[in-house]
Amino acid sequence: MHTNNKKETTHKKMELTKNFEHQSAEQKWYSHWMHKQYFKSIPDGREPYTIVMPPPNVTGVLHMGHCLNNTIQDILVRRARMTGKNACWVPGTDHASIATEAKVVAMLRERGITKSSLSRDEFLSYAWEWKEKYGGIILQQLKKLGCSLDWDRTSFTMDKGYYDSVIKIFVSLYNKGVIYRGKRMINWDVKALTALSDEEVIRKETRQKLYHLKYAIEGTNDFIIIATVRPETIMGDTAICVHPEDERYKHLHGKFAFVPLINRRIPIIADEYVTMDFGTGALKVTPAHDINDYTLGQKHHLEVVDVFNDNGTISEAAQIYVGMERFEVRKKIAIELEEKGILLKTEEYTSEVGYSERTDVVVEPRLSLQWWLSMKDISSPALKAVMEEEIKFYPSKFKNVYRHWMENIKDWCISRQLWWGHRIPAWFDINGKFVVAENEAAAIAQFEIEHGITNATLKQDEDCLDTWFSSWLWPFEVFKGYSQPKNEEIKYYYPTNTLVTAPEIIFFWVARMIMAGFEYMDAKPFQEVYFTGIVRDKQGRKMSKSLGNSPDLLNLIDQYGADATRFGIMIASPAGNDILFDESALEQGRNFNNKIWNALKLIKMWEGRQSKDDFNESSFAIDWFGNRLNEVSLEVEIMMQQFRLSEALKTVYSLIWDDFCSWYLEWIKPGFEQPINTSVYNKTIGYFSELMQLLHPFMPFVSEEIYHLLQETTEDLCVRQYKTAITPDKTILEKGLLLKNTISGLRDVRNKQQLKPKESIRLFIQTENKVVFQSIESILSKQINAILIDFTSENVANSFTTVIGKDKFYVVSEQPVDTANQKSDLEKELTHLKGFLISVEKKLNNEKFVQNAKPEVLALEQKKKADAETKIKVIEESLANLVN
RNA sequence: GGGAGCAUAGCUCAGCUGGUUUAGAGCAUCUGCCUUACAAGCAGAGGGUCCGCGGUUCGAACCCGUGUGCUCCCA
Repeated sequence: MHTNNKKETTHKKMELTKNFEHQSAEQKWYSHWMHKQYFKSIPDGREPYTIVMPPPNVTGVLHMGHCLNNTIQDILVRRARMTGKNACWVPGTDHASIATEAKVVAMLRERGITKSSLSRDEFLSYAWEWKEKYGGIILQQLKKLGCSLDWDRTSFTMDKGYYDSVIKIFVSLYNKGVIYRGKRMINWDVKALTALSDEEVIRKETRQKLYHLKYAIEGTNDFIIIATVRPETIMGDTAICVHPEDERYKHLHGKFAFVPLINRRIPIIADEYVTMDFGTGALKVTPAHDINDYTLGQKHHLEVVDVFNDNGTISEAAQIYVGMERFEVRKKIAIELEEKGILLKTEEYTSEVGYSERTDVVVEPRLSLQWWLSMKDISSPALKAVMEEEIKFYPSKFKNVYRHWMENIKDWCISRQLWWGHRIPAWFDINGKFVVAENEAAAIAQFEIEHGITNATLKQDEDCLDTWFSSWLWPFEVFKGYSQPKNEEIKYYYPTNTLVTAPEIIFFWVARMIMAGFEYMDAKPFQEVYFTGIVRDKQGRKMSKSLGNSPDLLNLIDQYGADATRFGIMIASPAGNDILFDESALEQGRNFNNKIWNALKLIKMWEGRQSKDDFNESSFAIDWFGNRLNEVSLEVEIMMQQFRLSEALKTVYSLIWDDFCSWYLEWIKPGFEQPINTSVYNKTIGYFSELMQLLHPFMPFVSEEIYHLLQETTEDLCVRQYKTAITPDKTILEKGLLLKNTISGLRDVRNKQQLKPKESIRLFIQTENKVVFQSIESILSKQINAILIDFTSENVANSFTTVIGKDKFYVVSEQPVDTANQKSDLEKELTHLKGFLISVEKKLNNEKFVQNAKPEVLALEQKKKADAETKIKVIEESLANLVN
């Protein structure tokens, strides 16, 4: 290895490392960008481009879903920043009431403290302490990924101002009459001791047993047999129901039966709700513990017997097994029933059971007094906006999902029996009279107005609000749009541009933000919603903590680099489709970094080796690549508008690797230790810079690093503005394609002739486009190692003949010509072309085709025919010559 | 039970208004190369019943129907 040291010293230049070293580059550039305040946005004369980040749980750590989500947002934001927009990306976290409270409770338990031993204030001070200490780690992790967020705007759903806005909105909705208290069937989490919304219940296929039980019929020795998966609830039975048309049970309508073990007398009723062919066709009705039974109970005026306590143990009302845990009772009662001959049989049965999203315990349907938000009125503008595409969904298939939910919307249970969150602003006196007001003083005053009692002693509701009741304000309250109406920022940034989120929270969050936007800002919260896919592992399983199939992201970033991680996750994620995460994609990203790095090394070698010599031989390469760059820039622009990010990245990847590295650089590359023309060199630096600019939104670190190594500059790629791409020259692009095809075809000939790279050839071209080939001749000879290229009008003896497109090439070398091989190749090609010609002719001979097809289609088919005929003729001639 | 979506090369996916070649890309595979930026590389190649069946059409991977398999959402 001998390098020219003299040049190194005269040309202030660093020794470039073997491979791209991501660690140092990432650190260096992120702090540089921060220092320059490139991510900071202040309203100005430019058009804004705003994204509010879906706030992760304050206790969260970065996982694959966040990584995908935030990479997409960063790509959009960085591109906007480079196209003249004032880009503003707002970070923040969600207080995530139930998840955080569960973590705090667990932390306290480890320290030997139970929640019940603490006052509300004591508990909350522990929770805040925890939040300050561990909260927001995820935001630091996003910096590692390169996210260009405006950190000065970091918000939290329980910030003072935000908290007050949530309370004010509760009060205003209450005063409008859409918030009410009601006893309803809710989903009860027996571990967290709180109500859950329907969306917080996860249904899972669960293997259970179906128990067949005998209920004695009053005044007879007869029995009716019911099938149930929940024998522990029989003490809550208040009826037996059969289908009115069911012949087996018609004689029992209006009779009574007895609940086993406790012998409560219950009616036998008939209702079409019952499925005749499920179980025995007879259903036990337990209105307190099943939503359908509850409805049935109301219809038939049945008694409600609640046999559970809050924590899932059996209540006094059950009479037996009092205080025991529900699943324990299921086992025990089954044994007792069997011993007493009441249990006839059990069968295996699989059905869906609801589990709490947060604590993973089986959810208990339960009657409970909760706060509700009536959804009918508030949801209709939100439905309309999406249906009429005032807000656009990408991919649009989610419109259907959205419509279905919105059209069947139910009232929202907004209270949670938790302390960590926004405390419900309702005040009660000892008699249960209450008022809703922003604070205690206002409540006392209000109490006098509503109930005529002065200076009442009031106690605030213990519960807090569902987390989503605060996050639905996110797009405007991060700009204080509600607390400081019509302020400069909200006027400038709202409505925001794009929401990037997972389809699983379309109801939790997206729909409700749209409602809140119209309700409180009188305008949609965003122009468009891009739904990402769900990240799955290689086997297609959803990534989850319990499966342990979620890789450690920080590790991956460490190992492959942030750019490679971003590449790996983006390259396989078409809009709205799930993405199968495979580490080999990150490897591909790392290799790509390295490829770019090596291109830089090659060009840097030329830096000190320039000349003013004539550069005619490179002029075609320069023309061609400039046009390719324009062509791809336009393509990428369109793809970005349609959110085809994965495709856009692929296109840029291929432009850099194939067109720039494999073709362009090889075409302009001077011979060993030969100088390069200065203007070719400068053009190349310019192209490389533009390539880095195209790549920057996807892979910000490597592109910025290379950009600065290419040339001395004070400008940063991060804020460099894209220039407008011009329409490329088609003729030049076609010529480039011809050149590429010719080179590949002739390299194939060399391979087949087993020619070593160093063995040169002589090439004779038989063509009607001599002028075209002359203009690319010098590149061609370099690429196929030809010492001579000439044109001919007839067969060349002792040559290997090949046909590429419509032209014929004779390759003369030292190697003996393998005629058989050559012949079979040509014959194969001929068969293919003849088959193709037949299919084209079939169309053209079809009168109906000629009559009905559009003129341009017809012309195309005629051209296809003519081309195929020419090619066939050329191949047939070659074959004829071979025989000789 | 109701609704939505998907099925194209070994894998992951493009194929946008039915006609641009008897279907394209990346990864993987095979062959040959340690060629002077890069072996994490270069050059080249092979690989398809477009899930089955039926229909509409001059023409279907694409539209319609139906069957099968898978995924998701809701009850």
